[in-house]
Amino acid sequence: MPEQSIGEQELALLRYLADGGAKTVGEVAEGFGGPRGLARSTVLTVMERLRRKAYVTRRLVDGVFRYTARRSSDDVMRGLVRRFVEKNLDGSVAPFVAYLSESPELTDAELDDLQDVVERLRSGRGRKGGR
Amino acid sequence: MPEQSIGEQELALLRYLADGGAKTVGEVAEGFGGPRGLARSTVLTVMERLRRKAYVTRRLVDGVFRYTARRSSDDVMRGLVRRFVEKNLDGSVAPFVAYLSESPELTDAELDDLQDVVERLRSGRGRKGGR
DNA sequence: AACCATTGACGACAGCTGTAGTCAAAAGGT
DNA sequence: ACCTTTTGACTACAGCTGTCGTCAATGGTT
Repeated sequence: MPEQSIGEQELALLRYLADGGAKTVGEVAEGFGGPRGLARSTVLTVMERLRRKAYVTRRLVDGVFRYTARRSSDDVMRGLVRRFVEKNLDGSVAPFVAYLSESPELTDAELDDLQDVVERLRSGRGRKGGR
Repeated sequence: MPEQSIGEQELALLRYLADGGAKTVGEVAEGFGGPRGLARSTVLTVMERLRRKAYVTRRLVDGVFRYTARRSSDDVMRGLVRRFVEKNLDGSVAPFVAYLSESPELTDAELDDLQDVVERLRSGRGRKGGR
């Protein structure tokens, strides 16, 4: 039940599922695998691996299995970031901040959200330079 | 010369090198491998892989090879974050922001830095709510 | 009934990463 | 000179991921 690891393609597929709801292999193969040039068996294999890792479940509906992500896309993403920060950044967000400051590829919305978060976190602590 | 992939342990070792300067296998095996219970050969293997991936170089000094990181730790970290954001977050920082908002494990300094970045990026764009 | 498409379950294989053992050459100590 | 330690270069192997091919069963079609 601990946080299973997950590969990039697996993650992409999981998100596809999380964002789209219960899908059959055929549907995923077409909607996800197709654009990426993946064989149907590849899609199925990945889906089964996700299932073994408990990221998705499947239910037999009308004779076919429908796969569903067990967690929301947001949940998965957050866990992924947490894992990344802990495992690769030693728990420090500094590298992320450094990255942010050098890549101005931010959406207005993202910037707004970020600022909100900062302000929220700021509550209850003193601002360094005052102001 | 594109961004080579890098594993977690490799990354840890690379950072050890980047932060410590030219080291021999023996030194790394002792200072890095020792605490982690890694065999000397393991350390050497990882160092050589890092070298093949051009993350480090080595120079023969007094009969022994000394390994040096080619980029600073900060550089490596930034590249790592960039890769992560692009490959796993689809280029969106939103998941990261979500992560921040739920884990208050931030240092005062990190929060300060983050706020600075936000303010800097904010220059040249309008603040959503005004204020 | 005969056939074709879809579905499921496996088995496979390559490349990357983590980890180590081994062995021969070089370096050092006595 | 001889023995011990260190160093380098390989080889190896397991687990994870990405990708498929194949085969047998199921379900529809004509």
